[in-house]
Amino acid sequence: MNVMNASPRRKELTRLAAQLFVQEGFDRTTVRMLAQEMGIKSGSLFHHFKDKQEILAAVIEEGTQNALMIARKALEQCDADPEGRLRAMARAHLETLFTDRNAHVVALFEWRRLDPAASAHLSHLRDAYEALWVAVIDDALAAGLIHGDRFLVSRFVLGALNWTVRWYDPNGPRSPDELADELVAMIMPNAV
Amino acid sequence: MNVMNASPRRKELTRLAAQLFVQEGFDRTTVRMLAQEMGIKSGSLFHHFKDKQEILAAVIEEGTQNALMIARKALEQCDADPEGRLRAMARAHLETLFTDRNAHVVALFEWRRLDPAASAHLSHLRDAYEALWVAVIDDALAAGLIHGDRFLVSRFVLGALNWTVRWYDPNGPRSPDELADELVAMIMPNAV
DNA sequence: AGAGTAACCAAGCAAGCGCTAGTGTAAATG
DNA sequence: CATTTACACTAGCGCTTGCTTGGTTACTCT
Repeated sequence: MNVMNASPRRKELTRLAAQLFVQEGFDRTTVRMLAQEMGIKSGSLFHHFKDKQEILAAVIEEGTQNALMIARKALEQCDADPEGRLRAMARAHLETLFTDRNAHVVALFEWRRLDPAASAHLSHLRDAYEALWVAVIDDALAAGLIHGDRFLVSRFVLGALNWTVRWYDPNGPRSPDELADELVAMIMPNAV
Repeated sequence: MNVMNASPRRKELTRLAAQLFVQEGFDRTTVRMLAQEMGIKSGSLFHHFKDKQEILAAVIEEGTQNALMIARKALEQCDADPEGRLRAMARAHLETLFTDRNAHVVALFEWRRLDPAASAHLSHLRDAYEALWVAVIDDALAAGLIHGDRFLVSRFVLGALNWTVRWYDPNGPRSPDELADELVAMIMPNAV
């Protein structure tokens, strides 16, 4: 049982766990199901993770770290104007949401199953990510591109984006980038 | 065990169940917890509901029926112009979302725990509700108030509204109606 | 060669799970 | 008055759960 282990093996097991958590939900996923999916016996699972909770925390941490990295990279590479930055954030959000879909679905819908300790730790990551959004929204507000309360707007936008995991098929005719652009256009119709 | 019973007693038990399902999640809520909350023993529970699944279905059905009723009433009573109807639907959505909060949180986040039979039955209710939305969105698009794909817009809007259960406090300074108006203003900034 | 370690397994425990069976009782119904 | 109905109880069955224990295998490093 490694305390803070990021071995390739553990990463792979975490990925498989995320998939099962999405399929069945965290509570209905038994350690025996997890073990079978990983090709080991249930007892062996506890060599890699101290308990079932730690698997959940690993899944969510992985997803949130990736989201942060992708958003930061997108902000570095995009145009400096507020509209470009807003579009870049929306695109980055959908990009990570659907490339690490399993991890993010777990993060969004199983967050409450975390014990308080893990929840506190991961909240900081989540807050760092949301702070990026609020900053971008602030710029767009200051530039007069959009109107409204900063927190309200960012939460409406994040809500609309997060909810896409419920209905959007990334293999459909519309690409994630197009989807992001449609949302930006919806709240910013003056700039076509 | 009554087949299709809507007795006051059963309604009250359903309300209590909804509260526990929100607190603990469906899977972590045991029949013993439910019974204790209802002031009876776990065995007695199965006089009112055939099994645990049926309790979940009852909770979700109750919430969705209310949503439909409130939305229909709001559409009857509001102004006939597309903007008024859009605003009325958004207000009605938040009204039912926070007066029947428990039932709706369960409907939104525990839907997948339904067995296929119950899911099929309740899907029709859900579809009827969404159809109201698409119709109102269509009118707003035809009137040139908003722009974009009809399904995309309605799903973005529903996503933003549904997500409010994650962060909005209806006892805070902003009323649900104000919140709805802010969202409408965000996607329809030409009409202040 | 020998020591150390990471990864696994078989077996099973204690607790908790959904649900059933059979019974008691007070109120409604014929 | 006799019978049914609604609602509650006690007791517990059969099964699954997360997790532990004690031991084995295979690989790496000195």
